[in-house]
Amino acid sequence: MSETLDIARVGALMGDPSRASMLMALMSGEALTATELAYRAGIALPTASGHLAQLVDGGLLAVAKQGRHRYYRLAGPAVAHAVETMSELAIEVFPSPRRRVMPEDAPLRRARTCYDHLAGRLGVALAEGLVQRRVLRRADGELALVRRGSGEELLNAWGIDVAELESERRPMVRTCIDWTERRPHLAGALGAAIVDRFLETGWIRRRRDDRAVSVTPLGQRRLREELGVSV
Amino acid sequence: MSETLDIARVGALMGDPSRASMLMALMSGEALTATELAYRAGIALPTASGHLAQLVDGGLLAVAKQGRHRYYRLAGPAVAHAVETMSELAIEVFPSPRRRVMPEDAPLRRARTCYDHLAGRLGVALAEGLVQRRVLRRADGELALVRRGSGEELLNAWGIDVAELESERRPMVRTCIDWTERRPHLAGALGAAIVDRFLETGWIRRRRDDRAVSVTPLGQRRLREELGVSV
DNA sequence: CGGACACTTCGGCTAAGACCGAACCATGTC
DNA sequence: GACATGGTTCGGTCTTAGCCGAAGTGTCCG
Repeated sequence: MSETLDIARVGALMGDPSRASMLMALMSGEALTATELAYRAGIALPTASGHLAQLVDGGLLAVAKQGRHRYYRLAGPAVAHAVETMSELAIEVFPSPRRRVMPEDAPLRRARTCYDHLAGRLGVALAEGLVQRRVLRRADGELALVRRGSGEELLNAWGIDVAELESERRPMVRTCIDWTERRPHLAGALGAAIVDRFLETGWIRRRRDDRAVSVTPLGQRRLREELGVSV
Repeated sequence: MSETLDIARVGALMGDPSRASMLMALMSGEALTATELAYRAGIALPTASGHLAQLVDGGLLAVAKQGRHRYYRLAGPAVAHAVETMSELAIEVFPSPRRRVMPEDAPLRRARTCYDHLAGRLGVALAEGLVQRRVLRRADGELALVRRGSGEELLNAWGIDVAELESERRPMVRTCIDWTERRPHLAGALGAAIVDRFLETGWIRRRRDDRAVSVTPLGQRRLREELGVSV
């Protein structure tokens, strides 16, 4: 029954405002330096360093040394999922009238990154477009890859090497439920590869200091052509 | 961006061992008294009272006065869902070798209540049996009720008045992902009604001090007959 | 090698909050 | 009304942990 203690430990890690800020900042899926995270959380560097050590020790963050920088990122999809869920609960439990449909949340609801893949209306529409195009299919309540046929061609045409994604250890396709749309969208290795590729080809752009992404005019056009999707 | 602060607040509520114990105790879906919760958490009554006030104030618990007792319960499914998710994360993040497939978790994996409905292998098998029998169908990755035909007859035969469930404000059918089975099972008003009915008719029994339930020999037989399900 | 930069560790301050015993309120019982 | 029972409020203690400045470690650059 010490599972209860572990829940408390994870809860406590998320339960500090400074640490929560850091986790939220990392929800974009980017890896950030200690200095940047300290700035975002509004605390001094030594304080941030302590918090980061706790988060790494508690398994919520992973760190990669790179020269004299240390890049922190979420330790895995389970962490991102838990943060999303807590966020959802927080919204339900502390209904803040001013947050409701505030114009500034609009971009976030429209398109954002959810850890390492696309969410919001764009994420949902993308998943549905891919089902329409027979790249994905729904199976047993989950999304799954259609193994052969034109689907792989489409992805290859986008510059995504499906065969190479196979070699990753993580599952190719995972289903993630969206908290704004309450509908499934695409996660997993493929979801992550698509974000990377969309960024590279300039279909979408990250907004600064935020999880929101914007769809460029080019992206608008190509998504309409390829998937019949307009966001 | 004060959403971050709200996450921290919810996290902090779950982040205390005593409060986490209380939340876990309430995950069975039962309503418990302050005294009982104090005992489960291993703290004195005044301390527990303070924690409970915080949890109610924070919207995680609801309380009902009944004579000189006060019955506390989880405020809603969103709370239960968040606790489940945190539990899942805790297991991933603090891998405890002794907890792994310990014989004593076996009953929990087999059948348990998840807030107000059935989970574990029984929960998943039940959902699948109901799909098989055309009581439910899968739609867009979610479970949904089949409106007419023999499905409603089956439920009525079990003593569940589907029409009456309509009048509840909550959704009839909701889909909940199981953290041990990683497959969807049935929640919502119907899921709750089924637990109630199974308990009344003695198909399942609650285990003391635990979320686990056991399937009685009667339940075994009837479930096999009605749904072709054996657990 | 010396200095700039990124970050961590140390030391000390301070505030928050978990905890309990005792007193207090409310409800039901004799 | 007296008394037991379930709960909350109050007052006080004590630990935990967040916070920062200063000093220390490691890395890159000239």
